[in-house]
Amino acid sequence: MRLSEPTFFIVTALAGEPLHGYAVMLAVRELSGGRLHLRPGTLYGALDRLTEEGLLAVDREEAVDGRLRRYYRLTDAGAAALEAEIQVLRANAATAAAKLRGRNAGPAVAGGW
Amino acid sequence: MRLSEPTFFIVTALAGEPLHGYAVMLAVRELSGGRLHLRPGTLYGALDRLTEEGLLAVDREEAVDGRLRRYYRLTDAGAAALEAEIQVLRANAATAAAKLRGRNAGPAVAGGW
DNA sequence: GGTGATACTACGGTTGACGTAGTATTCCGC
DNA sequence: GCGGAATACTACGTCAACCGTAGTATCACC
Repeated sequence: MRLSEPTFFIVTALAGEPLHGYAVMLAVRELSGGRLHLRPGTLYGALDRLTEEGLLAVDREEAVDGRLRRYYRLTDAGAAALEAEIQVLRANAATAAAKLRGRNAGPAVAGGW
Repeated sequence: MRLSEPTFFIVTALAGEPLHGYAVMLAVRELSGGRLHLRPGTLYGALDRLTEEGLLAVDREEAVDGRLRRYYRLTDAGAAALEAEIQVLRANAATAAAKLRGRNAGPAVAGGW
């Protein structure tokens, strides 16, 4: 299973401890160095999808002054998927870096010396 | 600029030397360890898009027995985008790996000593 | 009492990847 | 010499996922 960047960071944010949606949004922003700012549409859509796929599970629901807080946690399947994704990311980075080094060295037959 | 995995491998394949579309398809399959198999729709759509965005450029066109071969090459902008993407990939993998290690160690207050 | 933060729901738009089909030529086997 | 696979590209339709905005509701702050 492949994880897009938004979902990747959502899963990563929940690797530490259960969080509710809004906290996930803030965590993703921080983890990505401010690069990613998930809007509600992306965030809750992804949370629903990931829950349905079994990577996340609803930990508990708290009602604070009529305001609902739904906490999500990472499942074992989610942790496995994240681990696999990390491996793919590393492999892809290594593959591309090797190719790019070849380019910088010149496209072969570069005039010899 | 973010590169999806298909476009990432297309750009990587062209980091070595100019290739025509069909050769890119074969190269992507090899570079990804057989994981990715680009269909024409994805491949040529991405090539057009990347050319329009300036990451690729048409190197030359050869007509071999009425069969067209359009060679693409990586531009400097494309090489820069690939380099940036590699950095993001590495950073993301490192961030997630750190979080995941925390989980495996237990969610804090795991019994003290 | 208006603004901003918290926290979620709901809906519409756009893009990019996916898939298939189609065209045309060459090579190979039978 | 005909069918099928490989080469190489074009064309079109579909679908999922991300994006964005708007809306609801409460609390804190000025």
